[in-house]
Amino acid sequence: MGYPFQYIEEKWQAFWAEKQTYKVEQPSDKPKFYVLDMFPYPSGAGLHVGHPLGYIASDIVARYKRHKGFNVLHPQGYDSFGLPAEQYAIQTGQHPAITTEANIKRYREQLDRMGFSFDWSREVRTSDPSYYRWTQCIFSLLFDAWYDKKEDKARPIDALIQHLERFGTTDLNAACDDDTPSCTAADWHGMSVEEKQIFLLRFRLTYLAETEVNWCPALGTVLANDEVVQGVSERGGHPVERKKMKQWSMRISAFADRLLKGFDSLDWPEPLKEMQRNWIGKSVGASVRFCVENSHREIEVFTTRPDTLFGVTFLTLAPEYEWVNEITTPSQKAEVDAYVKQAAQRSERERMSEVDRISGVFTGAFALHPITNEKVPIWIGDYVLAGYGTGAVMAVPCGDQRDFDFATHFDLPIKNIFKNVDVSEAAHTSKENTRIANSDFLDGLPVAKATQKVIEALAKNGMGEGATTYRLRDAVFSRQRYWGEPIPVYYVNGQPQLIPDECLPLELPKVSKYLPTPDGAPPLGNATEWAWDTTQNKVVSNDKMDNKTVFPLEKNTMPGWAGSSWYFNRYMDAHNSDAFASKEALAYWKEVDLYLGGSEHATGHLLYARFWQYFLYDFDFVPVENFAKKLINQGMILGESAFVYRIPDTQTYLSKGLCKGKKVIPVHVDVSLVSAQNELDIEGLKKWQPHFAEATFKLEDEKYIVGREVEKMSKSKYNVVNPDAICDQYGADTLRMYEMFLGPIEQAKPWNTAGISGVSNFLNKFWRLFHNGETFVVSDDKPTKESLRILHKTIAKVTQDIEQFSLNTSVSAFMIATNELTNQKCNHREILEPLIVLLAPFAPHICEELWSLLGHNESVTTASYPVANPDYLQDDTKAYPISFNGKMRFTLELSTSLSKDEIETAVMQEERTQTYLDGKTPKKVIVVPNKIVNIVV
RNA sequence: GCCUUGGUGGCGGAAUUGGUAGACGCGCUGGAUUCAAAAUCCAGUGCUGGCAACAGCGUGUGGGUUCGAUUCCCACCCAAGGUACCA
Repeated sequence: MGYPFQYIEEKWQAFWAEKQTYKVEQPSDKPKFYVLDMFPYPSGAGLHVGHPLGYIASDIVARYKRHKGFNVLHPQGYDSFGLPAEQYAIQTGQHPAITTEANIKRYREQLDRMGFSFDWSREVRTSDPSYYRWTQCIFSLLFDAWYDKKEDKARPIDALIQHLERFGTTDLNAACDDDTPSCTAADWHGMSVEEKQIFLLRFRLTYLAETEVNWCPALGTVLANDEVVQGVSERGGHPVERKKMKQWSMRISAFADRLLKGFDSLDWPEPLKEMQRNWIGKSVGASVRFCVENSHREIEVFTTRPDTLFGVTFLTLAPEYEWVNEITTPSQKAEVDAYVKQAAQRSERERMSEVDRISGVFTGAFALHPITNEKVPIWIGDYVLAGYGTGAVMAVPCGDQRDFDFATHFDLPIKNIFKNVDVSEAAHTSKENTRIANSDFLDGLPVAKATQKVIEALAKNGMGEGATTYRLRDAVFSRQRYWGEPIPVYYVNGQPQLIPDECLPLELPKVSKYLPTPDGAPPLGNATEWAWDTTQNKVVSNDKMDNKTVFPLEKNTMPGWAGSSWYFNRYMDAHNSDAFASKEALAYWKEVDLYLGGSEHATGHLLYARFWQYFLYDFDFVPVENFAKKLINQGMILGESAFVYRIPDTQTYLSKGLCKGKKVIPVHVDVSLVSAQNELDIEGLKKWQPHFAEATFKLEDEKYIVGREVEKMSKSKYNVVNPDAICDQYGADTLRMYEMFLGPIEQAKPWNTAGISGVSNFLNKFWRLFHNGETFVVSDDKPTKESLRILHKTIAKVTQDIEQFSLNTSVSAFMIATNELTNQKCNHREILEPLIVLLAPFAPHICEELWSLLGHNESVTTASYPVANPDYLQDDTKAYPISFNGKMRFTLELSTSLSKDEIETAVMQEERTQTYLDGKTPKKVIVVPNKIVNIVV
């Protein structure tokens, strides 16, 4: 008989809810600890066993920290704006808010069954107007801000205006789009209001600009760079094309360097930092200008290897390069036009799949080398990207493999500028142990030194300077969708104006359809009430629109990452209606101490959230620069899909063992129809999907054996395991511990329900420690020394494991302890009481029950964590130094029950000792079994 | 191609960072209990040979350092994730 987990779990979940056991208040005289999970998008499919993995781990830490005397903030909420609810709305006409509400309800039920210690009084939902009001407010703050590179921080736009009024752009170093505009103070004063607005828009941290965006026709929206994976949309895998559109953007590029440097103080996983570094893509080098012969034009290139400047034998421009036409000679014109046209037609995808193909065309024009003044031909090639650097490169075939390949293909000269290096077969790209040759004043210099000298020389003749470029682009912030935060902006004469703060939230309007309008406007274009009345400061009907006081509102909405870029601050003071969180709450909780979530958010959410936090910090809205001190990426739990094998064009399915050498089509079947021994329930299958009813199954040993494959858990692969089913069968405590037991938290691992019986057995055994048959019995007698040793060993191990986040091994430690105590027939209160507290973070329900059976009236949550007594931890062995012939020194680890003399005698008398001590042989020795363990030099 | 992480029994995974490899769990084998089954308990279980004591081999492969290597160094192979004509 197992312990009555069902009764116990229901009882204590109700108790916690009623007593608000996990509600947290601030301030408090306890030290604070903030442990947070990345909040989920509540999808219609509900939770599968993979979702709670991180929640269980963070819950264990939260409960552990409470026992340790911390005031623990452990909240949960929902990232509830998102595509699926909108697509469901398009199909059914049901408002996404209704779908979302229903999904949240289901999520909550599932989460509650697992006994999490969330403080639900602080729940947030990004789609709730009382929440997105502040998302809109932060948008407005970003709009009214610019980035001062001199002070390296974001500042109010008023400060910029003041500067412009007094000095114009003189002495201004601000983040801006490509070419920083310049004006004098007089110019500024001469501008009309509208001109000033247009001018300022180029500095704002959120700005409206004609940008080349990733347009996904299938989804009918633009996507941020991180939402495009290998040329197709991350969601749905639809093709994505480049398109120019007027869009809101966030000037994240202004923060590139700080995002890069900020890692130093962050305890985040190295691979994740690396991903963000790659994404930001900082390259240090120089920008160099080449004059075009017989033209006033200059071609500016960016290079990371200015030291190879004397190896330049041609320039290459991207096909989209701005004034290709202008410099092309008449004789080359036809060829260039054809090439440019053809390159434009090649999709992003084609270009990527044909990376090996070399193509290009000569423009007929020549540029002049900025130092030698030699003529170098100007080519066009599609290996040069318009979007990176300047869209032009100086080609150094001897030092860059792509330049080398291009030169070889078109028979262009290759000049070797490396000392003692052969470049006849391939380019020499290494910087180490490389000396420059054939390069005038650089001859004989190593790379670093040559780089420095060239930059100096270029600066002197005005043809270049040191430069840094980033791969990180500004983040497009407009989405042509309904189910997102409205952008709090209206337009006067085409110029964006902010909705006043006190009028927020700007709530989503009702629409008749969730699709774009026939003329291509976003779904909000369907709203009949979507105009802003500046006299009443409220949303009014579109037909009131005139050109004086009522203006059109922005129809785009914000992207998914807007609401998730600051939510961790909202939990600190979730119901504040005067600010996104009070100064006091922010000052108390500061930042997340432990953040758990998947690594798939590395270049999206986590980068944007860091950016917004830096911004809020610059404006003194938050007290810390980094929002999460420590971050852990939990690995995905994978499903084990099951397959049956169909012979093509038949309804015959072969058992796995019969498939060898035959052509078969694997078909997913529901994993719940398959036994642990991979045997298929054929009758069940026929009921599951009718088309299997007439199928024939070829068996082996009278069984149909399915094939197995580990894949991501997904409804369409029929490999989803529902945590509710596990809770029904084994209980939540077992599920919690089993998920931890499965392996290291960071690692991806397949789910296998079969193994859960081990954990289930353990909890039953643990229960039986307190029970004699059906009755609860504990002894108040003094426990044996051995029992105490077991207890304290376990306390030390489990504590250390939680601190190091090695939760799988701590589950093992509990199992070992329980087995040992069972063998000892130990049922002593002095042992079992601390053990309950130790186990409570992992299996809270059973521990609450046992704790109350022991006579405690308070929740076990209030108990303080046991501390290991070192007296019980001492090892049986001790180290003694021993010398031999005055030359060699050994350390003997041996039983403390032997005296030093006894040991020395034992060593000397041991027959093998001479061999060990003659200097050449192993020092590890067992003189007396289990006593003398080791000899080390 | 580059970057990152990893490779240990039939399986999931341990190993105090250089000291008896395989903890703990699953599975498997045998036994107890049972009319029988489930559940539970006990014993065994890296591989090869042997009735056995025991011997040999074993942490992706090949070298190296060391008295001693899963652990450190070099080269390679494989897998997963990220990323890409990024100049």
